Amino acid sequence: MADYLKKIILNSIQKILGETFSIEIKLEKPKIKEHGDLSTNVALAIAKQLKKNPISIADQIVQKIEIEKSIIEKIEIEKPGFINFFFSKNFYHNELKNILSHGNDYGKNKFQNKTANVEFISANPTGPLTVGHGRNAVIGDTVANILEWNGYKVTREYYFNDAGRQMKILGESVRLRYLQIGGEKIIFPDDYYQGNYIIEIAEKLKSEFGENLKEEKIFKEKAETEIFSDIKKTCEKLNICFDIFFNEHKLYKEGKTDEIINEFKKNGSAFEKDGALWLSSNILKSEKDKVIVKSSGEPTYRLPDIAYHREKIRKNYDLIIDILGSDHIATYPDVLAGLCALGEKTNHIKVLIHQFVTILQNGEIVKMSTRKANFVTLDELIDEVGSDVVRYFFLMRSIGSHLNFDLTLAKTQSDENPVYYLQYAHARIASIIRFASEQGISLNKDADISVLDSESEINLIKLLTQFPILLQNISINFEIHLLCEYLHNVAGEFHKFYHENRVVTENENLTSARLLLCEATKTVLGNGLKILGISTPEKM
RNA sequence: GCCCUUGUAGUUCAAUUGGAUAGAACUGAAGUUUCCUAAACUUCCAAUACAAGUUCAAUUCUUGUCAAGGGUACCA
Repeated sequence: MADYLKKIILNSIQKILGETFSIEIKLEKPKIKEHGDLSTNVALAIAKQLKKNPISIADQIVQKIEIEKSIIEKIEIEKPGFINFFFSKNFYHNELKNILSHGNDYGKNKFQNKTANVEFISANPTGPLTVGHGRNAVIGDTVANILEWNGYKVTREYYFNDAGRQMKILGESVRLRYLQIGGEKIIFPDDYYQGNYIIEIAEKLKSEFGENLKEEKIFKEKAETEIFSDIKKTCEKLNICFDIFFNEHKLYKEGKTDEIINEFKKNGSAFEKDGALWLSSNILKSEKDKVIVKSSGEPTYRLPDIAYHREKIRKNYDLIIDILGSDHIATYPDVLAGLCALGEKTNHIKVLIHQFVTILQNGEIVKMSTRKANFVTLDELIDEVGSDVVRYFFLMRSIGSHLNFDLTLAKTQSDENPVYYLQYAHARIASIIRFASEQGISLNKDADISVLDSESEINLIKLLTQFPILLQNISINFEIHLLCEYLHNVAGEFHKFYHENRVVTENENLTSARLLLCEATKTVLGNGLKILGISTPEKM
């Protein structure tokens, strides 16, 4: 529709200013409905170039426009020089039919045939997932869903490292607790993992192997498998499932990191100093050189990160997405620069940074640290308020906003959570359709919908038809909160329609038409909720 | 110190990335159910941190001040 209009507008402009005149025409959906369905500011832009009165330019453009009356009802010129287009009801009635014919696939873009990799959470298995990880998890999974709806084949990936210093301390923490249980007097260091889950793992070891375990390796391994299994369970509760768990260790084993070191040395990107290997500031966009291999021989995170991303690039995904917390904001440019220095293309790597979640409990900020075990686990939260609420809460805000999560509020006021507003609309529609069928009225897709004429009916249809474009936009800008906002508006518009119009009445034509509008609304709400990973209740 | 985010109703967040009258939710005040789900609807109160600048137009861009979070490691 927008493309069609653009062509016609440009045509008209060229009639006035000559065939060669060219300008980008932006069409926007105005905020208020008095300004029409689509609007353009070209007249303002041209007026600036030509230093003429924008209104008179707009006037000329409109006069030369040739348009089909069945699609555009009227065109208006407004104040500074906007040109506003009003679509016909007929156009929207056809759009409604379109929704109904696509059903559960409405909004899908099937023709892309591309692949994408979305990496998210990627927390090392040193403890249960925290509420902070929850935001990352839900964003990642939803981005993946959006891409799937836009025709991508998506791989969900979790990257972890079980060989670092943290993991060593984790193993030691378990071992000390194990010895403690066995009755030994142990001083448990402050900077070891304090959580109760460590003691539970130690107890499991004791009941499985008795009290005489010596082998250090087994403490760490047990901790890893236990914690990972918990992490997976937590993800399952949120309906999140990974295709690949990628262990950093694989990169060393297969020589991927050595390979990169050699290439860096060869092309002058890296140099040795003080017994360490440094990545030169020449290739980084920073002032300082950065260490990639410590003088101890161990690599810093930069090296395996570069190697890992190179592996992903080599799998030829059309799109590679990293979901990271804001603490990584300074590190990913180094990784990208490193990849460039290796001659890799990074245009298709998209890094989405989300701000942290601040947890408030009883009005106080809770500082979280896995080490100190003063975190609130994601698991607890899900058990408390449910998966739907957790997902919606993390998704409804733009990822760039620092969001405050008031636990006390979330727990006590869960009934007033906005997610129920959406689900209620869905359930309400289901109930209406149920009621109709009890009266012997079933959905008739061939019913005449031109009787849908009132403001609330047309407004609802208008909103529904925006769904596919919205999904397409989100697959490019990844502003997933816009989907939440949109669905909220759909629910609101539906409730308004419901209060102003009775669906099941004596009037058969009207009943059939309104039932179809209900069905279309249910379709859009249902599809949207599915993308958000939220359930679509038939009853509440 | 330097760098990156972010400052919007009492509170938590939006605003099609330069558009027209800044939208919601919660809270507070007042209403709506003999009728398909009142977890709903309808009113009302209320905000762009501060100060300059750029222009037809600034919450959005630039500069400064103030405040919050993160980074600034041979930690991840």
